[in-house]
Amino acid sequence: MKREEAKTTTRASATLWDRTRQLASQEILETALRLFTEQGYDETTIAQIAREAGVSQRTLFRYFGSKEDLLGGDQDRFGRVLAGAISEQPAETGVWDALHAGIAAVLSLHDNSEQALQRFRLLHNTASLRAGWLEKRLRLQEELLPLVEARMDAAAGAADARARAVIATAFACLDAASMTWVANDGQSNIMDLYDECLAAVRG
Amino acid sequence: MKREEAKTTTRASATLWDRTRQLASQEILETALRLFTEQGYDETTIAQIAREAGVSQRTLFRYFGSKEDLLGGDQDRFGRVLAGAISEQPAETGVWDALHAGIAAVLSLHDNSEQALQRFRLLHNTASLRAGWLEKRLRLQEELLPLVEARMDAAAGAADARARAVIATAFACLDAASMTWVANDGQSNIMDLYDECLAAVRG
DNA sequence: CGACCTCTGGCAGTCGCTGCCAGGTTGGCG
DNA sequence: CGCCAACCTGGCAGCGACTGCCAGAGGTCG
Repeated sequence: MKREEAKTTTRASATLWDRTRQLASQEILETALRLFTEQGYDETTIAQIAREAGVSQRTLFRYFGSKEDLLGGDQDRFGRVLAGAISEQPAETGVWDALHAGIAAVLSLHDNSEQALQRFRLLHNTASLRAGWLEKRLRLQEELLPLVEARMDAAAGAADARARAVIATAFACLDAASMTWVANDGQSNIMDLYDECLAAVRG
Repeated sequence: MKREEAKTTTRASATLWDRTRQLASQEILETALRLFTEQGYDETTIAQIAREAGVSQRTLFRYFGSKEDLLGGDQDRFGRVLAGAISEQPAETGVWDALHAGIAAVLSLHDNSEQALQRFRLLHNTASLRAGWLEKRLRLQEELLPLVEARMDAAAGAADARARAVIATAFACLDAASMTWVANDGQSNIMDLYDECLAAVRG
């Protein structure tokens, strides 16, 4: 928060600090992902990642606040993209269409890469990871609340509850879709699955 | 699994072992709940609970496998009740009505007590607890899959995904309902809120 | 009563994570 | 160039949840 006042807007990262930082961060992340997929999340210790990445545990925790962040660190970005895409929709767009657009925007961030499948597989197969993931997403849902609420008719009393239910339902369908997507080894199209799930729910 | 072959069906629990067990378990649970509500979940250590309950940490972990289980231990029972209520519904009952009945059955287990509100409040306000709670519930959802799938028309291809979406949506509405129920200090009726949320989702 | 089984407590150790403190590197300045 | 300040790193000690192990106290039953 001190150096930012300068001209650090350029991505070239003038200072050496930033360059080494990014390099170390990348090295840690790649090592972690490799070990996770090789031997599983729970079976991989922070000590091992740090050792093989050539940094101390202390430094690793400085870059990534927790073990979960090594896999779910991008979640914040996804949240921002989602919120952005939703709020960019014209005001007359309905809730469901807006959510559809938002989810499509998020998925377009990483659909082709094989790496996404690996991460998803890890996520769906590791209980301890799912827990943290769901928790973070719940916070995201809360942030989305005002955005969604604005697009719903404020008819009944519990507008909060209804908006929450709508958001959670959208994510529920996305979950179901991504789960079968993983089960199919990434063959099918997530967005189509999402639409199908939503159709099944909304009759 | 050894002593059960005898006549332990009686709730009087013949042996002294069982009586002391139950007593200790109860003591631990009450202490934990008291401390949690007094000073918060994260601020309460296992050591403190064990000390004030008059047992060793080792014994505490033998009764409750984890810290979370001190609050969410009943979840398995809820799951069983839910599954039971759903499968007891007549075959021609639709999915949504069956789920409605199941949720009603679960809620009727503890709606009057003030203790339920305390637990819910703790759950909704403690991130680390929510994570574990959601994870366990996800497993419950998976168990409910065949029950729900049987009540859906097996039309399209991804029957799995659609059933999952329906279950998750029901829970999403229950979440939204219980959240506003907590926010209202237990004034409103959860089941009514659930219906309203579901209506908002299903249009 | 004595053999047997169960339950208990304590100890050591793992793993994720944090605070603190001594370094070494880098950047900016005179 | 020299020097100070800012920054980053590694290591250590420590906490809290959790587990395996082992000795011992207590109930149970022939």
